[in-house]
Amino acid sequence: MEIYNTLTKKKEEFKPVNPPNVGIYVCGPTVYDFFHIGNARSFVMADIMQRYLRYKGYKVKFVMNLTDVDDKIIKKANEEDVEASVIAERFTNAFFEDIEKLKIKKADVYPKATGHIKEILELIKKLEINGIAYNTGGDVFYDVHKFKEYGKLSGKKLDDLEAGARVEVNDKKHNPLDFALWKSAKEGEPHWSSPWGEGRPGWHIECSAMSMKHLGETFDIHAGGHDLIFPHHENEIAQSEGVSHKPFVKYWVHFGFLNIKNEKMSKSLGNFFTARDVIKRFSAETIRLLFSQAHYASPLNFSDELLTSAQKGLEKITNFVQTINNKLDKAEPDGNYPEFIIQTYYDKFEQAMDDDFNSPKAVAVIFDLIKNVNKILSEDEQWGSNFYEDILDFLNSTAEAVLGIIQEPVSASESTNETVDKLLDLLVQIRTKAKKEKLYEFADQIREKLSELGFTLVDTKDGTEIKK
RNA sequence: GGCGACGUAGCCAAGUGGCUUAAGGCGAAGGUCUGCAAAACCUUUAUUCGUCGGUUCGAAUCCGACCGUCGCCUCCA
Repeated sequence: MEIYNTLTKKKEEFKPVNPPNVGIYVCGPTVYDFFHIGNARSFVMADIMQRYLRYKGYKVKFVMNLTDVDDKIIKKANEEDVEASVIAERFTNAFFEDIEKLKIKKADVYPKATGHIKEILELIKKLEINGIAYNTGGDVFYDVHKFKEYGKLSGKKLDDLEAGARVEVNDKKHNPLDFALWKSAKEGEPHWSSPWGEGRPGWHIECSAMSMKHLGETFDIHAGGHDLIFPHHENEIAQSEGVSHKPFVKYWVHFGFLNIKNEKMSKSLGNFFTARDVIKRFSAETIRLLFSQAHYASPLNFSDELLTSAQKGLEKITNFVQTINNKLDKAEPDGNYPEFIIQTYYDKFEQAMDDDFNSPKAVAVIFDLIKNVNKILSEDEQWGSNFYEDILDFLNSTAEAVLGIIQEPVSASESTNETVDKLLDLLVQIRTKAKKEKLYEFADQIREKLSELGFTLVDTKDGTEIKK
């Protein structure tokens, strides 16, 4: 398979450092607030990537960090007059609640910055020994001029950066582009002791420390939003390679923004919806289908109109799954098999996903299958159960296991009980009789009232079906 | 100012030199089925890929100019 690598600016054959193991590190949230639906896009697409790599048989170690010490957390803590850890814990919990609702698989490790102070200090010490970091009165900075390859990820040149520097002036820095590895403690901030005095880590160093600790000095995939390319990921490379003198990451993957009216959704612009609010109105599957229908690296406009359109698409999938399940219930094990080769759909699905996780194409394969199978079903012939099983197996291993877009049928025990089922059956029987006697108004009334209660009656050739 | 990305039907979106006289989803129009619905099926919905030039036997796909949109260069997924 091929993956587009930001570092080389082209698609490259994916060759893990140590197959079949694959190490993935994704920049996770700073836990100072609920994450918005734009953040959710990155998390969902990273989830689909790791699910697909597992589908391919790789042994994936998926690491997502939680930044739990940072200016914004401290600011909020001071506003509420609580410890920073209180804020961090609150939004860490919220983060886990929200990703679960989005059907995002748990990472193997969720390292926290505050849990890796020792590793962070080790790294800074080594950078200091290598002459790359300098200490000015308790603040330690990275000297970007000491790393020859600085700018290789973002394609920026130091001269250009300096020319357009909008970085705030800081007398302590040798160069405006130097960045903080360690910040000396200020009043009302969490702090740890270090060789340079009390302080806290800079933002970039935690990711170098935690990714190398959990995945080694060179690992396979490092992913994050497009806005992290510079300076965050650029700095991570400088820090990590400045110590290890080895390539830090083989494949850099960056997610396109979720836009609102063509503008990047962001907290600072204020044009955002929290993921939790969107999940209240649309299902995880709808959101995941919407994201899957665009390539992960392209910008995607977000609107209710698009969500509704995805919801309609999802209904098509859900109806189909229900139809196949109903057919399977009535099918004979040794029935006929239609002229249909399921393998071609697996092949096409894999071809699509192998091409830099082309999920829109993969989704198209799934819709193609639905259309073609529906066509076969409309021929009104009975097929053997292995046909329906093949279809369900395909959907489970692709649409669900990789993309996560198959809705769980509401289990009978949750929504109803046996008595309700019997009463429903009774009503359906009465309605069927009414229909036979052409009492259509009465029959429609039953259908309407039940629909209001959440039960949809559908008349088919084989009788009336109840959808809950 | 520097660097970069993008512009495909009413909307979203694949396709990056011949397999495509452009996938898939949503929407719209007509039809089949049905007592009616719903679902499903069939047909129609871009001779054309921002504009203008160029390269090529051949371009949405390569090159150039122009127009437009967005992003990064400060925290941001």
